[in-house]
Amino acid sequence: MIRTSHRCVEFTTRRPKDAMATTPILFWFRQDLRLTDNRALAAACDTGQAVLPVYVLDDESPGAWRMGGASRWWLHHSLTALADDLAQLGCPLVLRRGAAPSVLQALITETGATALYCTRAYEPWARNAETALSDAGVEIKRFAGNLLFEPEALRTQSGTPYRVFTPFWKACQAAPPPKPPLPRPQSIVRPESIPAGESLAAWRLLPTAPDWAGGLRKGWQPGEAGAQTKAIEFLDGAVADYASMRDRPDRIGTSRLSPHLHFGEISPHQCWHAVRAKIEASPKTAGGAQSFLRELAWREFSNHLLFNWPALPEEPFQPKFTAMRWANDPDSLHAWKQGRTGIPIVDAGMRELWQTGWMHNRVRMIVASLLIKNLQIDWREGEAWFWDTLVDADLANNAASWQWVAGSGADAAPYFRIFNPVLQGRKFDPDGAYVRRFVPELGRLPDRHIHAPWEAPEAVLSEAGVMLGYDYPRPIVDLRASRQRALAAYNAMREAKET
DNA sequence: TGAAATGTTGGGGCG
DNA sequence: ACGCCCCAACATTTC
Repeated sequence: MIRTSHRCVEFTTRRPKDAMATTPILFWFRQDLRLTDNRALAAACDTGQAVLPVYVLDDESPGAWRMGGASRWWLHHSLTALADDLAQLGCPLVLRRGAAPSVLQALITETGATALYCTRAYEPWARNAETALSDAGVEIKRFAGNLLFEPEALRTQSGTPYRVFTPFWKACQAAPPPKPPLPRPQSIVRPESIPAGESLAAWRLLPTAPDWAGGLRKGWQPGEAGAQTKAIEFLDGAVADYASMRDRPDRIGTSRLSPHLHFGEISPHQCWHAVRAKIEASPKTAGGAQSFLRELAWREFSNHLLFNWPALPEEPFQPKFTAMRWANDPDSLHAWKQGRTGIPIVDAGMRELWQTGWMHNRVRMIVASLLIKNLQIDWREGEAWFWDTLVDADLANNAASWQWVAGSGADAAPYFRIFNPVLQGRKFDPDGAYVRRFVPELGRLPDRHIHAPWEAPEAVLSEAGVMLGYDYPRPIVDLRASRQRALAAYNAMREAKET
């Protein structure tokens, strides 16, 4: 567990009044699948009333982005871990399926619960659910917990939401520091009667035939304990050189906390304070640590954008991009998804995604640039694929990041910034170790040719046992020509908007 | 959180 | 010795 310097808060253990003993509080677990530093849960426990924890799998609410395959795999294991942790406190976890507002209202009727406690969420449908419950007369108490700074809290001088990251980041640093984490509740008063729940197995969240989750099991331990392990590994290791190494997919240069943060198995407050403590204890890590906090702030910024522009996942943030004409090219899209574009750094990334449920951030930018710019395919196609295959699939981060690469987002990369995947590969995977790991058929190519096998002499290819078009595809797109095409399309879009 | 084209500079080869 | 050219290296501009 991450050590925090603050004094442990004693939770009240006074006996509930008799009248209240039979009327539990419903605790709605959402994207806060943790017991430690869960302010909403702590507040529920602090009332002294019985607390009934519930999780609702909501594939039905209108406008909801139904959780993708990788997320469902993660959810299964995270809920298992959470249920185990709760069981140690003698507390059940009730599972229900359906549109969250109606499911929760039914549970309130069944149990006679007096109130519903939860941590805020910021997806449009999640906010709608909170409103619907409140409108239905449910006593709903919402707590901050998934963000360091609530979306309403940060405003520009003119009172508008931020659209540019740097001033947003400055505002974060000037704001009152995030609250220190809370310890986990020492006990939870168990309700006298527990309503029936569904079995996790019945939800069929795990893949069966085929079982594609082997690589996921190898790299991840969903749940609060796994999150703490990752955090400790990061603080003991990569954080020191994070500023430079975070761009190196061939190294362990990043925290890999993103799925844990998405599911709320660790709070950003825990991360923030653990990193601050690390800086105190080991000042030489300050550069890397500060750089990590800045990345945490990008997560905040994405949520800030989604909260204030709920259409962010569906519509370009910059209206002029609605005039952009995208290619209808299912073959190229398929090759991109399969990691068979013939461009090694791109294929390595797409295969890493498929095999492990995760992709290094630098490589995410490279594969996204290829899809959007070189292939001229709508960024929403990439967004949808990432949504299905990433264990850290997060509506705010995913939407904001795709729009960032597309150039249509807030404070986005200019459209004419088109990555050259060969140069990116040589710069950030200099000895090709990352490519070799995920594209083993190129493993014997020498370093200087591994990022552009189509430019290698025939003798080098045959020496490495590579026949292009057979063992490994030729590039599906000419990088130079497609770059020119992308720039032309961008100019055409701008002119279309003007006329 | 780019890349490519274009411009500038300065050292060295060479007639 | 001198001027000229070449071109790598770096800087600036453009997309």
